[in-house]
Amino acid sequence: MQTDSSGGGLRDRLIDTGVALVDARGAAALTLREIARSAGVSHGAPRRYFPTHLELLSAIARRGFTDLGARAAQAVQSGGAGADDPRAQLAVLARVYLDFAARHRGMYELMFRHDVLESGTLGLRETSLPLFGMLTELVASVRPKSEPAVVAGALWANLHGVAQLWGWGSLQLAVGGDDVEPLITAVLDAHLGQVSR
Amino acid sequence: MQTDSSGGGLRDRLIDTGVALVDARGAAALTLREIARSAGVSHGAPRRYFPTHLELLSAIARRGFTDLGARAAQAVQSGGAGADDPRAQLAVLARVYLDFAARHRGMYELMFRHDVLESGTLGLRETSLPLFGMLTELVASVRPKSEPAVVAGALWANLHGVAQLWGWGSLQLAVGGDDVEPLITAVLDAHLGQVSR
DNA sequence: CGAAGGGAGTAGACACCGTCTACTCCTCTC
DNA sequence: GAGAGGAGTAGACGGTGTCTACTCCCTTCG
Repeated sequence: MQTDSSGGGLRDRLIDTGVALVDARGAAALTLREIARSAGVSHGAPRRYFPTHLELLSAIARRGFTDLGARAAQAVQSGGAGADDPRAQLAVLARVYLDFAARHRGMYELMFRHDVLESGTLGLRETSLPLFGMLTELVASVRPKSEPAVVAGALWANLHGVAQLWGWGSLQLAVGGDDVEPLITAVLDAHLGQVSR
Repeated sequence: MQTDSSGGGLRDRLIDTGVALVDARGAAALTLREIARSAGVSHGAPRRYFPTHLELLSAIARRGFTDLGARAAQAVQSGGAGADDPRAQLAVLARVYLDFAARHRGMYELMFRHDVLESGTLGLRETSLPLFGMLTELVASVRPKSEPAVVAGALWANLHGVAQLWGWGSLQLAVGGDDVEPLITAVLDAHLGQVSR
């Protein structure tokens, strides 16, 4: 029994369609009319549930945030890394984050469009707080003497920057290579200290 | 004597107009027709110099990159920081970067739109290489034992992430505060080592 | 000196977009 | 069984990027 995802409920169907569309054809395909078309309704139909195109995009992006949060939580809790090694858990978290951004480039792009972020009726930004909370807790374990929120913020910003610049090919040009691994290691070492330390 | 910026040369005038427009009214105002209107020509005129809207945007963004590079070079070379203290120079560089992103939000947004980056006839990405070169050299001085290109790449990604997430208000929510200073310090300390170290 | 030619910008058409509004059903209720 | 309201349709509107036909005007050459 599911929550009526494909039965009635055009609202959910529009979001589902949008998620599928952005993964298949990129963020540029998320036209209001294209989403409606792809969902098999007229272009005016979404308006009953989303007063504006941006609000529909915001709802789609929210799916991205909750999806990423769920993957991260699952990877950290039941992942291969020992539950007692927060440093390893942060490494897993970082890789889940970058992997998500790489596999869902269009969705990631959508999630961090500032006009989308500023649109949602209920702030879209808040949706990323659970993920950031996980990050902060783990940072607090690894570097108890630091200000965990600040370090976690810096680390998050670093992951975000790598995700974008690498995803768009700018960083490959700069560091000269196609392997993102050294970069990930450098980022983790920078904010959390080197493993051997 | 200047290079005929406002005399003939609609091409340069369009870029100038675009730069002014994006600073005054944001990236959303950079419509092809709006740029043409604002430059006092018909909407078909730009097509002679820029076959596509994206290529005009790319030319405008290139101005942003060269402008940022010039500011950075000037700040590093003749800035208040001693020329023999690469760590201090990197701090200046970071602040110039973040200040630019904050003061020219629309331009910065434009500069890192992936469709714009991928558009330019001559790769737009290469325009940021001088800036990255400065970064790499300074990093090589501060941390000679590291792989400078990788550390510089990680640092750049971090600055980019802070610029975006802070500029859009997401990081304030996460770290809980309106002061970006602690974050900058944390980023510099993370990648370059603490000053007191 | 005059005509040919091409660069430079204009103007209109086209398809598509987001929004708005009038309208049709279809179902539920009294 | 009739009325009402929710849900989706369909068309109009202004705006956008691209494309194309056209008008100037200046240069060049016969």
